[in-house]
Formats: sequence, structure tokens, C-alpha cells
Amino acid sequence: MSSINVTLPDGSRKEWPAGARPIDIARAISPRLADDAVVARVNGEFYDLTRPLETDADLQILTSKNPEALEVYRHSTAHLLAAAVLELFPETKLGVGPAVENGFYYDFERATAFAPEDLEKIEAKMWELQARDLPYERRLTPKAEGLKKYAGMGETMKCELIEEKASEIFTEYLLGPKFVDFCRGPHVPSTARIKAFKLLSIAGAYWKGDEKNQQMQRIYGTAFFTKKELDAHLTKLEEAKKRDHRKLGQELDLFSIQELAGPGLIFFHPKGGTVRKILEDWMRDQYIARGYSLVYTPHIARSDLWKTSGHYNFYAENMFKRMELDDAEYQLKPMNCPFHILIYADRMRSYRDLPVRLGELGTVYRYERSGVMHGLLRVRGFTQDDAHIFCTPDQIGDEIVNCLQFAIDTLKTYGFDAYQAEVSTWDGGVSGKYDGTPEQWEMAEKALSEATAKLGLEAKVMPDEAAFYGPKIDVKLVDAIGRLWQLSTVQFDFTLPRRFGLEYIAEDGKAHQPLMVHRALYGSVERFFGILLEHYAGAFPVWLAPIQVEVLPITDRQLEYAQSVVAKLKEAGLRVHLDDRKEKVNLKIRDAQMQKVPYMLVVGEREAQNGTVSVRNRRHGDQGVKAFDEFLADIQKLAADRTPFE
RNA sequence: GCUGGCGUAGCUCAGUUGGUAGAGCGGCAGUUUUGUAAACUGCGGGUCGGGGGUUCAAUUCCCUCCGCCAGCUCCA
Repeated sequence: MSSINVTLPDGSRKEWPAGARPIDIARAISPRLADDAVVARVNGEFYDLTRPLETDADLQILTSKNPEALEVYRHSTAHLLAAAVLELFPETKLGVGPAVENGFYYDFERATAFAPEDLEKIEAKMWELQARDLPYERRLTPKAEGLKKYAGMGETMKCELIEEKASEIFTEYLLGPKFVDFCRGPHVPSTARIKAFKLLSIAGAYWKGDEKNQQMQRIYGTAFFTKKELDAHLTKLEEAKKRDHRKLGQELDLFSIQELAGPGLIFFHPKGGTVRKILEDWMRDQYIARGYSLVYTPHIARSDLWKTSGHYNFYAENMFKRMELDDAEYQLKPMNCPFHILIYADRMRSYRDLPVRLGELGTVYRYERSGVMHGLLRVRGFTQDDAHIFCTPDQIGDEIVNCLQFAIDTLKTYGFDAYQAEVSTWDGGVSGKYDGTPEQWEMAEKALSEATAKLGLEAKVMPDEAAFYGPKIDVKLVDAIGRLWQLSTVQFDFTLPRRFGLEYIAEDGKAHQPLMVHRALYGSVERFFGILLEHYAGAFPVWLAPIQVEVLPITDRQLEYAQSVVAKLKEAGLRVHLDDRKEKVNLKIRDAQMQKVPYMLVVGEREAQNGTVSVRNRRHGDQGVKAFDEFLADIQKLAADRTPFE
């Protein structure tokens, strides 16, 4: 065949000589296109721009305007990184180097650790290689020959990968004199295509992600098509740092973690406590409105309970150590479920009693390994808004729908408009690692997917990601700067009802096992608090703000009037603070701004005389003078409506 | 838990050929009575994360423990 049919990016079909390269075709169409080209897609698959076409092709040229091309671009930058490392530190051995969500990394093995200063050197070397416009050269290599070659270079990890993944003839990519990598590609044609990147950090990572394997040094970087996009991303990282809940928690005096008390244990200060109470009250009120019963259960229980539930054996490494009391052994609770189950099982249940929905803000303690704690987001003691629903098979559909609706309403209330759902299912029973019968799994998974459909919730199915005791649906939210957080979860449990021998008497007069569902919507109150704090960058909406109004008298001659304003606001149920320090109003404003108080009322001579207040909003600045009653009505409405962003 | 980095005043941070520590802000006292993001002056404040070692002498060098940070692994 001397010619091939190519469907061009504009949809037209044209004949080209066999062996034409996508980049040549791009050039023929427009030099501009060729300059912008990052990668080709041929018959739906990524394809090197410089790799000759051999068959009829549906050709697309992906340029830097196409977000899909970014992955190829970043992967190419990872190769550039590895090539630079080998230039500077030739003894380094290679692991893997993929593109990831916001950049790329490459794993290396080397006797000495990379120092932070090394990143600068490596980056400089990368630019040097970039300037030389080295080609990403693709080569086909027979497996046996390749293995011998990589073994000769001492690249044992590459050999391992080749053994596992390579076909009889595999592709590898060369870049510069030293770097060759077993890699499917594709890559950009040459290094000059890479215009904007930055190395970010060095961290440890286990070979193949398994902690039993040796640990390697991972260098993270990010890359974008333009300097402008790169700078925007770096700015976003800075922005994220500024709204780090740990920093805000300290600056706004909301919570702390005390070294003397231990890691992962949270102290809510008065202001944080105020916010937390509102979160908790809202949730309890919702429980009651939605037909849940509130219960309270202990924090410890005999080990016998944990043996019955199975946690004693299967969850032991996550539990705090056992304590001996008298002649019995007790353990702190890592979960609330067994306690709620005991309440359910405390009396005979009829089908007429179901569904039973038991809810609690239950504080649990889990022994987390030392390196995993993170502010409020990963702690050792936390409070779950935990509820367990016991119901009949007939009821399960509605129960799941109601849980999901509850979750959605919760997120909306707190100003999260973007969220996504994931349904985790089993493997069909092939591995035997899942508990429960195929009928149970089928019924439960059906209930979950029907509920998402009914609510118009787009749910990604995650096969073989379920817990061993049942399928689940997780709702993840997207915060104000686009990050994803996992919060709400609704999980079936086929195991515990059986272990505890739960039953209800059905219409047939016989005992049946009820269905059991775990669900938590905040997930953990602490974590939710942390996420909210970052979402609002510390500027809690009026209904949540620990101080809603700061009253700022200009001189102490207005103190009396200011106090009367404060008293009236308090009477109206608002959280108000009087700044009666003998300081200039500028300073008082600055302090209130930095504490992110939503409203500041400046009261001076004029206001005192006219019974008015001068309103300042933390976001929009001076709002001018208003009659006190007018201000009061405005702020009460904001609080009552739970307006997430004023 | 693992790899690497870090730990100095309430906070943010200076402080190298090893000679017992400083700044700004905050705090306290006084002066200033002030109109939309920092008035002025003065004064306190630190077992330099804990313990051990080397040394005439350790914030500085070594060991160990604790904690924090970035990841990994695990997870609400």
C-alpha cells in the first residue's frame, strides 16, 4: 500500500503517502498547527506526532488548547526530569514517572537523599536539555534483548516492570545520551515543546505503592503549556496555603492541638466551639425533622462487645489499647454501630416499628498511625454524625433516597454547590472477600443506583471498591477552590445484623433479619469543620460566624450608645462583641477585618445622636449609615436564610 | 509506621569557624479621645521541643525520644 486515507482534523478525507507522520500532515495543514501540536490521536488512541502512519487513520492533532494533551505533555516533562537527574547523578536508578492530576512525578532510587537545593540544580539542567531541543525517540525492542540491556544498566526495577507488563516487542523512549525508559508513550516530539514547568517537592514513596517494598525518592513537579497557566497554578497553591484550616484555626482562635495532650486530639476554643455548636444543633434538628431518634451511648465498652461485632479481631490495629478494669477488659469505641445495634436489639421489634433510625453525634477514637494526622481532617478522636437505619427490604429504596436527599440538602446548606457521588460495588463474589449473599449485594446495589437515578445524581460506579460488609455510596464535594473532599457516606452492612442476630417479626409472624444501613453526612464534625473553614477561607457566613457583629465606638463618649446597640442586638439573638478599647477606630476595624467578622458597626457622635449605625461589611467595606432597625432586619434575614456568602 | 525536612518569646521569624540569645507584631503601663485596614513612649517576656553525650564551654556537634511539615501507605 503506497498511500493511506487520512481523515483530517477538519473532517475532510485525504490520501497521504504511507509513512507520513502526523506532524508532517499538521505542517501541510498549517505551520501554526504544527507548532502548537502536542500529540496526535490516531483511530482514537494517543500517537506520537513523529511516528509514521501505516494504515488508514482517523487523525486528530491535539494542540495545547486541548486539555487531554496535557497528560502527554506532563509525562514528557517527567522524562525530561529523569533525563536531567541521570545527567547530574548518573548512579540513580529509575522507578516510574507518570503524569498526575496537577503535574507529574518520577521515582528514583539513590543511596543519598536528594536535598532541597538539588531541585534547583535539576531544574536548571532540565532547562538546559529543553534548550537543546532533544527528540523523544521511540524505539521498538524485543523483550529478551531489552531485559538484558536494562539488567546491564542495573535498572532492576525497570526489568521487573518489563517482566510484568511488556509484550514480546515493547516500546521504549530515549531522551538525550543517558536516559532510556520502558514506556508506552506517547510523547511530545522534542524537549523544546515543553515551555513551563516547576519542580515542587521531594518525598518518599514505596516501590509499586506497597509499604513492604523499598522506599524511593519521588520528585514532584508541575507543568503547563504556558508560563501564564503555570503561574496561575502556583498562585492557586499559594491561595490554598493561605486558607489552610490549621493556619486559620490559629489566627482566628478557633481550635488547637496540644502537644501535652497528644496528637490528633482537638481542642475547640470558645469561637470554634460556637461554630461547632451551630453545626451540631443544625444536624440534630434535621435528625428530628427527618424522623430519626436521637440517642446517646458510652465511649467505652467491654471487649466482649467488640468480639461480637468483629472489631476486636478485624479492626484491632485501629483501636486504642485495651484497658483492664476489675476483671473485665474494656476498649474505647472506634465506631458507634455496635451501640446502636444494642439499642435496637434491646426489645422485640415488629415490622410495624420499622424503620428504626437511631442517630447520634458519637465521638469515636481510632488509633491512627503517627504520620497520618492532619489538622482537623485526620485525627484520633472525632465525632461522627452517625445514624443507623434498620428496615425491611420493602422500605430500603425510600430510606436510601432519603439519606441521599439529606446529604444533598446538607451540602447545599453549607454553600457547596458542586459535588459528585461514587457507588462502590463488589466484585461479583469471585474473590470471596465480601460478606453477604449475592441476592443481598444485588438488592443493595440496585437500591443505591436507583436512588441516585431518582435524585438525578450522577454517580460513578467503582467496581470492587466496596467495604467487605456491603456496598456504599460516597458523596464528595468540590470546595471553593476546586478541591475534592470525601464526606457523606451511606453504607449497607450485611455483617453486623447477622453477628448480633438482629431480627424483627414480620407480617408472616416469623422472625426476619432487618437490613442495616450506616450513614454519616458531615462524616466527622471535626473534618467538616476543617473543610468549611477552608471553603469560606475563615469568613464564615453570618449564620455560622462566631461573632456576627463587632460594635466599634469611635471615642468613649459613645460608649453608652454603643452598649445600648450591643444590648439590642443580643436581645435579638445575635452574637455581638463590643470593642471598647481606647484605640483608634482604624485599628479596631483592622482587627475586626482580620478576625473576619461579617459586620462592623462604627458608632460616633452622629450615630449616637440619630440612633443610627455606620455599617461596614467585611467584604464590601463601608455601606454607609443606616437606621439601627434597618440593619437589624438585614442581618436577621441573612442569618435566618443561612445565606452561605453574603 | 516509612522517606525527607523542621522545632529559637503568645505569633511571624533573625541568629556558623561552639563563648548561656535578638527584631517586628501581640501583651502590660502611661500619653493620645481619635470617622472606615496598624497613634506615640516605656516595660516586661525565652530550661533555644525533652533527655543524654562530646567539650573548659552546646541554641550551634553527636545519640535518643516527643512534636510539626511534605509525601507514601492507610483512612471519616
